[in-house]
Amino acid sequence: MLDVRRLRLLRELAYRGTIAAVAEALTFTPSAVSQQLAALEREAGVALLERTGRRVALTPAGVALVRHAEAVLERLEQAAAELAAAKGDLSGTVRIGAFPTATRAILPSALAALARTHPGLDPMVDEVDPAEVAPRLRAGELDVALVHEYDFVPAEPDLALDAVPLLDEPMYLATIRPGGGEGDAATLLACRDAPWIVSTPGTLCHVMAVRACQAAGFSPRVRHHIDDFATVLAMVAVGQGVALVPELGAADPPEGVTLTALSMRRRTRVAFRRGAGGHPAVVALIAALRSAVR
Amino acid sequence: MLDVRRLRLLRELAYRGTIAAVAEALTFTPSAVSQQLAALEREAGVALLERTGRRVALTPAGVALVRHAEAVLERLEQAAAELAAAKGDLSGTVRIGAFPTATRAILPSALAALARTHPGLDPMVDEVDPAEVAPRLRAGELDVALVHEYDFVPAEPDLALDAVPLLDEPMYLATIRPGGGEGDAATLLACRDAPWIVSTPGTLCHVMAVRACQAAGFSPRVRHHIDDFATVLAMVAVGQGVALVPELGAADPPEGVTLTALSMRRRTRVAFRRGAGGHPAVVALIAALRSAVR
DNA sequence: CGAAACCGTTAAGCTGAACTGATGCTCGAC
DNA sequence: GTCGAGCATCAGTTCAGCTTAACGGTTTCG
Repeated sequence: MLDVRRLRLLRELAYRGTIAAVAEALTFTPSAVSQQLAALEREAGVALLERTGRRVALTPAGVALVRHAEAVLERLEQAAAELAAAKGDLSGTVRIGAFPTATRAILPSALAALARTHPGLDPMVDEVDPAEVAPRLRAGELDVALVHEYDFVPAEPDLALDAVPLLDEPMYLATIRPGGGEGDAATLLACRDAPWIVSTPGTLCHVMAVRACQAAGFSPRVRHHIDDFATVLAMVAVGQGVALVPELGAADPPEGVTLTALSMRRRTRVAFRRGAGGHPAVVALIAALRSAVR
Repeated sequence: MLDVRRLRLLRELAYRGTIAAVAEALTFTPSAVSQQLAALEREAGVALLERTGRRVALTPAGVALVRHAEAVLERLEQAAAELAAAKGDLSGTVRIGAFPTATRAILPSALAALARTHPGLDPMVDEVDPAEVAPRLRAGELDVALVHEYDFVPAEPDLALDAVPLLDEPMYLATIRPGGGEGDAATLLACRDAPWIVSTPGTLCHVMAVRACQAAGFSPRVRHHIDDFATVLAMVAVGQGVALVPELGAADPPEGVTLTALSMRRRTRVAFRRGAGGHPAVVALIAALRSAVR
């Protein structure tokens, strides 16, 4: 019988591409991963990996096997969820991954609600880079994660993960002067010569800001890299530049800041391992999150 | 993550009812099975087994988990089948279980055909009691098995197994005198006072004969217990009694034996682990069997 | 073009999970 | 009551699988 632990390694390899990365993700040494994958190949009787240069790639048989692994792991996740539901009292730890804005804007009241409805549940929050969310969910280091996607920056679908929508909010352009023009492009274009305040390079928010400006026909002249939207708005208020902020980050804008609603939106979703959607802790947390965003 | 090896033990427990039987089926000691199931329960966090007297029974949570185990094992079987198909050359051992009549009547030409179409395949035949077929298929000791069911003795469906029809043949009443009457009941009733030759108690064929007579309104007076249909017909020919034989066992009846066709039938099917239907060796063997029964 | 960094594999040694065998307990049958 | 069947527990042992260390090949960079 095929070993599911080994299939899990193969699946992770499909996502990451190198044995070293798989090892790091699942906290093994590359040696262990290599040995286990070799054992899987022996057991399978077919080549699953192709050694190309100093890297490895999956053969067609390997890709096909990953699909089966995906299905098996999903079903095991379902089984675990059902067991947790049968348990009744719903205690234990839920590990939550979230991007900074969500941690600040959504999680406090969501966790308060969760503590009221399920006092036995023990939530652990981890502020985690959006790019790291998917691997850490798959690896089981996180149970639930808040992720967002912008127009211009669609999230790529992950076969191992599932998600439900949580929030769909408009983006605002923050300036100190009323913005001009009709439509997003015109509104943004009015700021083409202003200094911009955007998020740290490498983040989704950074990509979003740059792409939005490019779609309007210009490249933003970046002055500051700031991730916290409250700080961003404070900077805008003192004339340090203009910025794009989501509604969630635009509560209580400082005096003097003008917020111009755009048609582009940011969607926040709750992601979890496929099959875990029925887990009572996941259900409870999603309900708490929904109540927190009204 | 739930351990699939342990889930397999739980599934087997669902079929067999006692830990000792599971241990015997999978060639462990009862101690090992007990320890592993205890570990599974610990891992699940819910009671899966209920100690009732000196036996164990599955709790509802246990039953639910077995369903998931069933699905996972099926998918793993599919994966193995696909790997075997990807392998191409189709070599290795196929373990075939068969009841005696089939071994004699079907398998020789089927194996000859298989040797022609797939010389690399190495079939191993095991004459096995029909009651043992399902457990041994599940345990992986057999890959394919020939099973039959009669009217009056329907096979109970097994969630872990799948089967395709192979043969649907009429039953015959073997006598030395032309049988009288219209319909099965009348035909059988004409022999109510004759001595009967039936199969060994405990076999399906035995149950079939007794039930058929009971359905006709009488209990057969059994004189001989003989399993081989050729021998049975020889005994009928010398006046030792009457018997019910399937068409497959009634080829070349001895001089003096009258065969009266009945409307009751025997269906032979090819069984295999659910998910293994796509395994090239299974596909090849089924094709060979079909060619052997014309 | 050489060096360094990176990646994957292999060999050797060690740890812990899991199996066996022995023992004890409980329940049910005779 | 006694015996046997069945499950749990404990101690001992074995082996799969991990880590560490060392090696060979490939890519990149100075």
